[in-house]
Amino acid sequence: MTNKASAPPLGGKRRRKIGAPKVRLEEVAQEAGVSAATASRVLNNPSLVTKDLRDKVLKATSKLGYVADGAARALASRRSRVLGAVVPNLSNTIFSDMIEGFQQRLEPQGYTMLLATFNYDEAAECRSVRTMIERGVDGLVLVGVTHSKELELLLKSSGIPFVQTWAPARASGHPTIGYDNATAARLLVDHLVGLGHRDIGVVAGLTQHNDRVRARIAGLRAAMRRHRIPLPADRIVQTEYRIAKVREAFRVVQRKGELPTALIANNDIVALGLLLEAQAQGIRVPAQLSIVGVGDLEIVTHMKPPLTTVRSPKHTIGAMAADYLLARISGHDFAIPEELPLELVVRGSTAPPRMTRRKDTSA
Amino acid sequence: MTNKASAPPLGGKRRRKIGAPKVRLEEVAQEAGVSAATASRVLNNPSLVTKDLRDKVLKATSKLGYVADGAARALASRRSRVLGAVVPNLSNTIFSDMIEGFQQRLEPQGYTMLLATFNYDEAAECRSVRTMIERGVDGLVLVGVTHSKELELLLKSSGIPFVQTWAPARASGHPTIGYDNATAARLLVDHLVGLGHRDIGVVAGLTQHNDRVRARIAGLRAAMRRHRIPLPADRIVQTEYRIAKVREAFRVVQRKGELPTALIANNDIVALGLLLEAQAQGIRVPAQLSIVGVGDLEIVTHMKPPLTTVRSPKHTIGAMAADYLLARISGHDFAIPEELPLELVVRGSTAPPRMTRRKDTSA
DNA sequence: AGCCTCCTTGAAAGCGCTTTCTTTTTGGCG
DNA sequence: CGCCAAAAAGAAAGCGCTTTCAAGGAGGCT
Repeated sequence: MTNKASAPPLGGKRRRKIGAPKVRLEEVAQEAGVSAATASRVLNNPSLVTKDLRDKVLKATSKLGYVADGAARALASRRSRVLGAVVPNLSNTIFSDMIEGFQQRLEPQGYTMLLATFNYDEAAECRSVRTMIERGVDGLVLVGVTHSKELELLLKSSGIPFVQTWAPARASGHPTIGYDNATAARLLVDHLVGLGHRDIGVVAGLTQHNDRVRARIAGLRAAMRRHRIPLPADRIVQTEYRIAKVREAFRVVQRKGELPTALIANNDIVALGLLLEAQAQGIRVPAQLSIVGVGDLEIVTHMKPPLTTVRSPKHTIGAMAADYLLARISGHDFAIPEELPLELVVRGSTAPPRMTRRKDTSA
Repeated sequence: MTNKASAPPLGGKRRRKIGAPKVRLEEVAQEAGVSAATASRVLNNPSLVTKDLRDKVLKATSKLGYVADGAARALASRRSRVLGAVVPNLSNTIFSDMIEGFQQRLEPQGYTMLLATFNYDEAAECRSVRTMIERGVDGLVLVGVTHSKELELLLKSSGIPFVQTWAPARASGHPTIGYDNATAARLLVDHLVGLGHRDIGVVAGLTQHNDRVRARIAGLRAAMRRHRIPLPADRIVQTEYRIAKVREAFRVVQRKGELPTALIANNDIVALGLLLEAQAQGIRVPAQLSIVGVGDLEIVTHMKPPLTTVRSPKHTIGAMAADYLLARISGHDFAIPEELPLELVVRGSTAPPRMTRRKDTSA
């Protein structure tokens, strides 16, 4: 038994569905004995209409089962009540969390979300934004602060309100909501160095088209410099955010010489992969190797050992982006915090290094 | 430094952005020396226009940087080129994977996706669908085959094409794309029974508002019955899909008496939680306890032991839903397979039970 | 009492596009 | 060379709503 998509072709002639008589506002107005203008006002700005007529109109709408036509509305009012979100992907839970936060703020305001993913492909990102602009979104949330020239241009010429995310406000001339990756780096490095680590390795994400990774590496560099601890280039390895790839990256680190006493992962997915590979190899964490990440994903709490990490406000970033956009659209003020708070969560994956095996060169 | 959302209020008067002169099709037509009708045809149905004029119009559009107005388009043509997706959440990667699959098919066709999550709240689901219908989506993808009366009515009276997911086609009178949870259950039970297990426990999800969980439990029951193995009610425990909750559920199972020799988890998130709790308690998997799940999430391959699971076509479900909807909208045929294929992936978390500790009562 | 202002309501003009419906052009063929 | 059908282009009528704009009515104030 296979189900066919026969059904009336919508593309061809006029679309006219069975049992969908489509009530227009005009008819509602007639039913209520008022003009279309009044009916419209009841729906959009009730305070302009006396309670008397308001009730009549409301009664008529529900009686007739009126459903507004978004397109007509958008055309006449110049606002679509749709906000767009363009993110790299949804598999990385930091983005799906953020999107959930975003959407949850929109819903109560009667806004809906147009969503697109672009897999770190600049051209795809740009196409998505363009399509969204065509669809008439009232605002847009983007990830990161560096974009292709074309995208910049698109944004500027459309004049659409937009907000960037995952970077501190100062990172861009445009409104930006997020935390400072340098802060995250500092928290981690301070913790590790405080524990006595001097030989620290970094397993980063792919820096291409990802300014967050770049910022985090830069932050790491700065933090290490402050402690006068070297971070040679061969102590930094890049990887995709997939466990299998991360495990390979771990082996790459090993091939480069003796393992450092601590590994800083770009995020918790990476940290998880490192931990898993270490365990597979029988390397004891944290006794032989400390591992830290960023993000505080649900699962890392439950690993053995649980991961030390920096908790990041994934959900809040989305929610605040929504609040900002909504405020902006309605002409209200909204103060974007310079940076969102980050918190170091110390758990079992970090411990002082075994101070035995290596000359203690550094500073 | 705090960034303010000053900017011209869009809500108040006419929205007129600086540097956004907004080119209309009329102007493009003028530039190209043709009528607006012809320009429109070039954009929507190029074959109706001679190459000559077509080129002129195309040149004019790019010269003027024309961007179509989706609202006007939708109003005049009665199609929005937007498809809606309403899913429980995005934290469960089965849904984010599905959504990625969905969106990836849409993009090349010039369609965009309106997305809403409802957290297993029927009322919220219904509201989301209503809003999407107002926004004029051309089609809708839903999760599951049971909906509130109100939602059914909405769907019917709007006459919008829609497709349900995560159930086999036969599960509903409406088009449905997915696999059969009974099949998944059978694969798992057969495997476990084949290994020699007779005392099998189930850790399911919350059955409320989730027909997938109900179907899976029913499937489990049927499969066990076929093997003449009892599945008493106290061998079934429900849990939320959060690791901490799952671990609690594990303890609930323990409190109910001796642990079964195998535990069937509703999905891999649950299986993961069970594995983690077992390990925390020093219960050896699979020696003392076999654990299986459904979904084949990336991480479960990398656990120690790696999880035996049933691989489900998460991405395909989304992609096929998109294909179906797109076909339906353009009046083409699309054959929905009765059910999508499932594959048992046997890994290290299952083994024969230790046949020592219990009287072998059953059958 | 008279004038002016503010509050309600209705009439009607679009919003920017697609799509008939017509008109014009092209081309095939007797 | 002329006639007719078919193809290509244009004119214009909306799509369903919001929002001026104008009109009417109710008070408030001098």
